[in-house]
Amino acid sequence: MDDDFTEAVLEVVEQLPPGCVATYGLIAERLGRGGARQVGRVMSLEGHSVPWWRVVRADGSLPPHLVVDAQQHWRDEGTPVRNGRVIVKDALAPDF
DNA sequence: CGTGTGACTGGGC
DNA sequence: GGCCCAGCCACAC
Repeated sequence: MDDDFTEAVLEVVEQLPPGCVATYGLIAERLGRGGARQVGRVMSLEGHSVPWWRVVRADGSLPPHLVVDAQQHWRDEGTPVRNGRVIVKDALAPDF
């Protein structure tokens, strides 16, 4: 991992407690750099090694190809979900 | 160096 | 609730 930004994003995601989530934009603001899209780019590249299902969009949804797998993890961890979307206001990690 | 693109977001209809 | 659009930032061509 040579890029600080990439490392920082993965760090935050790994620290998200089970049953909790964070949004792309929130993570980007916490890092104070780049933007929501940059966080998304990192997830597409290195997200495979972190609990990516705990990172969702501002509206609590996720792209179709990921929602399928994510739903199973959410149900397994007891993450508040409704209609295939996480209830961000309830599942948002305590640190945020 | 200009253009297109994406695991995004907020505002408007 | 949904869809569409403009703004956003880094990266590949």
